[in-house]
Parts: sequence; structure tokens; C-alpha cells
Amino acid sequence: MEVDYDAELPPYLQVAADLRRRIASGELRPGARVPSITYIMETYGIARNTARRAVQVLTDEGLVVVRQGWGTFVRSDEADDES
Amino acid sequence: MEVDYDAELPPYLQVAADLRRRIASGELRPGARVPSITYIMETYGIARNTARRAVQVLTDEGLVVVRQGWGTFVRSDEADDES
DNA sequence: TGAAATTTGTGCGTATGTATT
DNA sequence: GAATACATACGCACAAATTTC
Repeated sequence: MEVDYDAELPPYLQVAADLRRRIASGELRPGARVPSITYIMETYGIARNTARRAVQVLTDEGLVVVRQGWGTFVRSDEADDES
Repeated sequence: MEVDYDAELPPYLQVAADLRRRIASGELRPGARVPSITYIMETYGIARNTARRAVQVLTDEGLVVVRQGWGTFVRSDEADDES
């Protein structure tokens, strides 16, 4: 998916929506690793900060859990701090 | 207040804490205008993005309400969309 | 009408720190 | 120690919304 800079929705929200869709569709299941910031910025063709903001949106929504130095994962309903 | 770059708490959280304290103390009452991003970055000696993040923290906490082109205000309990 | 000033919103690029593997 | 991944910060530029003149 490529971002549309002319769309009403800003790029970081477009990416967030795409990731949200991939989670809702089951492509990214609970516990699965979400594409890294670096991967996101490269594949969507956006800056690092923009990629981080997209992930931040999902974090705020509780859809994903971020662990520094490890990665970002689709949240599991059972527990939030499982290892 | 000046930020401490050697402290455990990152600058943007230090500023957020300071603003939160000013609200809790009554210095900034409900409906009052919160210092603008530009004012914050100048007085605290931090970058614009960092200042925005500090305000964003309070926004996420529901302590303040941001209106583009107008300003940021301490949230009133009565209503969220009053003019 | 509209231009200017103010303020928040979004984005780019870069650098360094911290945590995990 | 090396590689990977997230965390924080700086600086800059332009867009969008609001107010004021």
C-alpha cells in the first residue's frame, strides 16, 4: 500500500488504518509481530517519525503492544504482559 | 522550570509533569489557555516537537483540549465542545 | 474581501540513547 | 561485542484553522 499525500487523511493515519485493517482481517493475529518501524518506513515510503506515529495510534487504541528492543506485537486479549 | 537532560524522566515528560502540576494547583484553571507550543519551547528550552509531545500527553490524559488555529485550554468538566 | 499574525497539525531528515536478541 | 528495534531529541518546512485587522 502506498500513501496518498493528497488524501484528506494524513499519511500516518492512512498507515495506521492499513495496519488496523490487517489486524482485523486476521492477517496479523494476536501475538504476531507487527512490521518494525524501519520496515514500515521503507515499505510505505514514509519517514521514520511518521511510521512511529502510525504505530502509536494503534498503541493508544490498545491494538498492539510495544516492547523496546524487541518489537511490536498484536495484543492478545488474555494478558498484556505475557512474555 | 528548566529540563534536566540527565534525569531519568525524559524532557517531554518533565514538561508534561510541570504543566500537569500547574493545572492541579489551580494556576491554570478550567477554560484557561495553556501556554502555546512556541511559548513552551522557548521557556523550557526544548524543541518544538518535544513541546508538542508534552502537550500531547496532557491531551491523552484528557486534562486539556486542543483546537487547531486557536490554542490549547484546560478542560472544563461541564462540556468538551463549548465555544 | 482578504491579508497578516498566531497556533496547532503533519512531515522530512538526522543523531543518539536504551533495551533485547 | 554485534545486530536489531524501539525511545527520545534536534532542526526545519509547510499546511490548516482561527483570530484580528
